[in-house]
Amino acid sequence: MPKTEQQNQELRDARREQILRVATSIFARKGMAGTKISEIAKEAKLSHGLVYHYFSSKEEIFTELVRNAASSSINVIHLANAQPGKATDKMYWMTTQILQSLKGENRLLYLLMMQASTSETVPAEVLDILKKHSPVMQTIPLIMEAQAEGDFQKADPIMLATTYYALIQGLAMNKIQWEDCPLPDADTILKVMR
Amino acid sequence: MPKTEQQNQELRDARREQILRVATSIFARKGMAGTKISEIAKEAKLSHGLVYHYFSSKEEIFTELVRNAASSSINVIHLANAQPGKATDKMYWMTTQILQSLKGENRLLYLLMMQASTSETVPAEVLDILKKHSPVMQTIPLIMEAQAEGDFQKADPIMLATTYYALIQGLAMNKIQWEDCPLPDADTILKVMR
DNA sequence: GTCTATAAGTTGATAGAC
DNA sequence: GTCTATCAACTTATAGAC
Repeated sequence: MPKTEQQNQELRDARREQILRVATSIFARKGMAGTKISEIAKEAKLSHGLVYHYFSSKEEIFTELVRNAASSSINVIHLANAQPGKATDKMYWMTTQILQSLKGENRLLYLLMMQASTSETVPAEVLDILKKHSPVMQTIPLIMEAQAEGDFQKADPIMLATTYYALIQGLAMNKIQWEDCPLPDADTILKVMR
Repeated sequence: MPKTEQQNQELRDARREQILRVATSIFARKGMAGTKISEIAKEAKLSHGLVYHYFSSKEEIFTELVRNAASSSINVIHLANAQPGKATDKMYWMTTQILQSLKGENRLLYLLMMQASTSETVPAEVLDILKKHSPVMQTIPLIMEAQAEGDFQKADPIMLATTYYALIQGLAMNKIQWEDCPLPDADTILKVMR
């Protein structure tokens, strides 16, 4: 019997997800230039021709992944702002969430965003996404609030934010190279701002 | 008049230096896979054929650069150990030195080592260099000393070392993307261990 | 020592059969 | 929807002229 339209749609969605999932892992480890379409296809267990049936180019896959990564990164900040308590408590909550995600597959997302902004071969659209949704800029109000409440040191909030995310990205990088490397707790990370 | 043997040697050395210098910059920004020999040649203002006259392969250039980077990274640790004062003072001195180097061209070296260990296309020799001369491992004795003297928190020294270098690498990465990004001072960095 | 031309191999992307 | 075959462009590396 022929497949229904809905079944086809589900199959299409599943394939797309499958491709995106393995692509995340490979892009994060090898970067945009180092990743071959054939490798994505091989790991997703389908022909490379089929990859082009779902995505029109390697760049399109990469762009979609960065878009998702930036989106979920920003989401954590919004959730943090919605938490009860002082600004420092919100930062603590956010840091805990990020540390948790570094232990799972989500750590790849931080590397993706990193490689997107360091590589000069990425399409302009990607850089635009990152600029508009920069975690650094989104976190600055929270940091300034914590400074006003006397919990963070009175230093340039931009400097504090970049330092904070430098540490996060560095830790994500470590986790890629050395899966079981020990991670600091949230308090240790927040010390750089106190 | 014909060039003397010594003049030729000097020319050869200068060319090698020239190639290595521009290669550092490009490798750091684009990684091993994203860097083309032709681009190195173009930026060094010579034909790509000539690059192969001085180096037998792209990997050889990369390997030599990583070797130099690891060497100078280890050198700072040795110099720090030779400084007078308590372990925490030595760590402060080292951090100041590293921050200073992040402001200059040397920041590229940290990125090189990072990309060397994340990319899976690098030759085994490179990974071996990094394992043997790992800054993390070399710094652990100093951290333990500072712990014994009560200046650093009593946490897993491996965790503290990885966190410290995660922050350094993250900052180096920031500097590449955003040349004038503000850097924390040595005290702020050392707070993660106090 | 330096360059241009070229060989050999790889990769992104497409076309067409099933 | 999926695969295999194939094209076109590019990249590493070499050979040979000057």
